[in-house]
Amino acid sequence: MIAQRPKRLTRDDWLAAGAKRLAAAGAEALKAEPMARHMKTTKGSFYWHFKDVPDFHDRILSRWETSALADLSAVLDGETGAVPRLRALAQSIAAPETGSATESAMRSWATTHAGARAALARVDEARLAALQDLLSETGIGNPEMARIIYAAGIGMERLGQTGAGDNHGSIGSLVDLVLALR
Amino acid sequence: MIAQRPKRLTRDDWLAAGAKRLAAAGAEALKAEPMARHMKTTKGSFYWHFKDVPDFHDRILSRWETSALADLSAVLDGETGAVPRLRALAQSIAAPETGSATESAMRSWATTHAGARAALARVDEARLAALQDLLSETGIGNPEMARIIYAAGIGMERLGQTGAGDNHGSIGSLVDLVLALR
DNA sequence: GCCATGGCATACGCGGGCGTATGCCAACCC
DNA sequence: GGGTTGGCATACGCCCGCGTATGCCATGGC
Repeated sequence: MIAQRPKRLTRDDWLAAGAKRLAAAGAEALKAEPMARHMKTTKGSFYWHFKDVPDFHDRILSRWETSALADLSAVLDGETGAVPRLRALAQSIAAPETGSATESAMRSWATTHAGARAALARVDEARLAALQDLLSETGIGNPEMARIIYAAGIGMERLGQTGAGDNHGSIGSLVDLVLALR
Repeated sequence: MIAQRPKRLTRDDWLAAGAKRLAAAGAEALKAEPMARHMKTTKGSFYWHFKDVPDFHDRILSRWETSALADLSAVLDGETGAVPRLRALAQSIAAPETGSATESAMRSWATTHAGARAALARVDEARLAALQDLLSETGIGNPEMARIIYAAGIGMERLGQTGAGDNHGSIGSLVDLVLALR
């Protein structure tokens, strides 16, 4: 139980709650009145902080993109050396500690929402580029390999939702397989 | 332009149209009144053929599951020998000729709809088992490898939506990588 | 302590999807 | 060729989400 008192909400409170709802219930939950009910307030507050529903959506997407790119940097900075970084990055894609549900909801949203599709494409691009750079450093120039690892990562993130399986181990094995090409 | 005349619709006409709409516009489009408008009829017809909207959804899911499992058999029957079958199966997962958009919409739907999640889990299970069997036949017993190939396949299906890349070639390279383990 | 704003509550009208009820018409049936 | 049934059309009442308008109250500035 935390702060039961914040009678006054900030715009970021709304965006943070929106991000949680997105992860928990999908993009369909990001509507003004349901959100207001969830926040135990009224939509008067919603329309004070946001122009309209699309505005809310855009800001949530922008927030997510920023944090996803920051997480990417954090993962890379958490290790030294190309191979350890490669492993850490692959793991974080296959099973992100914070945000597996969020990531999944974003991919779902992207199939119908143009803004989500664009934001996700930029994040995918950045991660793929990072993978490719690390592989190059270890002497693997073939760009197909980065694509294989990234695709396997996001695929496992989805398989992890239903069928129980060891993504952590599997993605590690794949990295081994690729590194054996040196 | 085909049959402009079918003034009388069958239940399967509705389901076929629903499958198309699902692929084109996502599960949100599978509502009674929008569907009726799309079919140039009224919801009187809809509620004649279906008890309610969930009933419509369930039948669409059931139809998709059946056809996905049939496609799986067809792909396997289209080749002889474990390795050719393995390649054909991997290709069909990464870039299904008919139904890349459908498959994507199903995965999106599965994040919020329990029935879709269950149907997709059964299909995933069947494909994964088929992959594993084929790998066993070629002498690769490690079940992680099937998981890696399948995850890469569904991941590439998603990457193909936005970033242009050669899924066909990449998944083939992955199969080569795994087969080199023999 | 007054008042000015910031932050919300309340109350509308609107559109759109749901499900039901009932009416209508075209085909078959004999 | 008159009835019966299958297949839709029309019309209702409902709920829910949108966006706006306006009212209210609690703080902080002076």
